[in-house]
Amino acid sequence: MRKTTILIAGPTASGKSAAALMLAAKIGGEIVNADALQVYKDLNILSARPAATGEAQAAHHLYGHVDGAVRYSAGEWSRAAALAVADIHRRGKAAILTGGTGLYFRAIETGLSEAPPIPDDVRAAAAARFEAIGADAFRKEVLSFDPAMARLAPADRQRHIRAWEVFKACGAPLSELQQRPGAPIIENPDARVVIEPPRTALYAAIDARFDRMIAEGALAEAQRLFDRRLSPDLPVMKAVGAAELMANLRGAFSLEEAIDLARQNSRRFAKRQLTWFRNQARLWPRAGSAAQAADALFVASGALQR
RNA sequence: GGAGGGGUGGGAGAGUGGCUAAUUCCAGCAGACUGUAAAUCUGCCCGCUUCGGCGUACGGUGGUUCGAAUCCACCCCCCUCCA
Repeated sequence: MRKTTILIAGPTASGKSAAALMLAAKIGGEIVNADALQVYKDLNILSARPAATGEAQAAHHLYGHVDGAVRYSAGEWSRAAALAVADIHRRGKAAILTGGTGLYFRAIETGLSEAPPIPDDVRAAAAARFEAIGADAFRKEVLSFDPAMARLAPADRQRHIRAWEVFKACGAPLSELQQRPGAPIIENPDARVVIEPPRTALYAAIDARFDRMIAEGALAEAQRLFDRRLSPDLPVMKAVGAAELMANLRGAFSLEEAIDLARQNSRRFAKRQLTWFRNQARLWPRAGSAAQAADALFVASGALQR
């Protein structure tokens, strides 16, 4: 039995989900989420998760399976994805991974370096240390045990903290761990594609989609998440759209301002995604639309399933 | 017709004699990216550029000054109020 695996990447609102559904219908596939925020159960509308109708047409995996209070990671996702794909193959179906998180695709295609999980107390210590001594001193401290981290931009708080945490948690410099590449999770995908709509069309789609989200109850969803009073530095709390609407609930600005900001941040986010795929996924074939992507993938995958 | 306010780079909006091609914000563009990645960070953004510079610029035209977006005169346009 063939173990078909297909990857669909692209910026937000480019039609990835639609392409995945079309393809799944044609070749008898199941869909696996490769998007960092669609994993959270608190974000349904706001992360543009496939609608129930879509989920009825084909099995979906790794959507909304994580509680918002959890700090998920690329590593956890890639392990879960490996299991999901193996499962689908066991059932004789094609696995279609789709999402907009470039790092996640890298994690399965080339693998992440082996790194131990960081205990919560070390995480907290890192953040506390950073606040206590300031960015400059913190950077010096990191460089003292991992000089290679000099390549980090001085203002890059997040990566400095990561380097600090890893060293404290396992005693080895992060740069050293990174030199030992991990193993790919998906060896040779049968087909892959980046959906890259024209910029103006993509921006228009983003604006239109946000209106739809509001109409579908995005505000109530934001309210529910807001009411959980989770730590603001959790990934769910930073979701584009959710963050702005919650800022409105907090009284930081009006609903109109929140909506404008959400749209703006979505556009910026899409631009960053395009930059990633353009430069980090150079060898992937391109498609200008969901339909085009589905067709190309159908041909490329050999259409042996069913 | 009279009184006042104002015209600054794609937009908003600082600047009131040199430190200013002109703070800042927005919009836009380009880039980095190994476990928070919808995150985090960097650069460009008047034209040309071998990236050191060069050339034009703050409604228009003249003028004052060693030097003007900044001061003066006239002209054009916009807004508010009084007729």
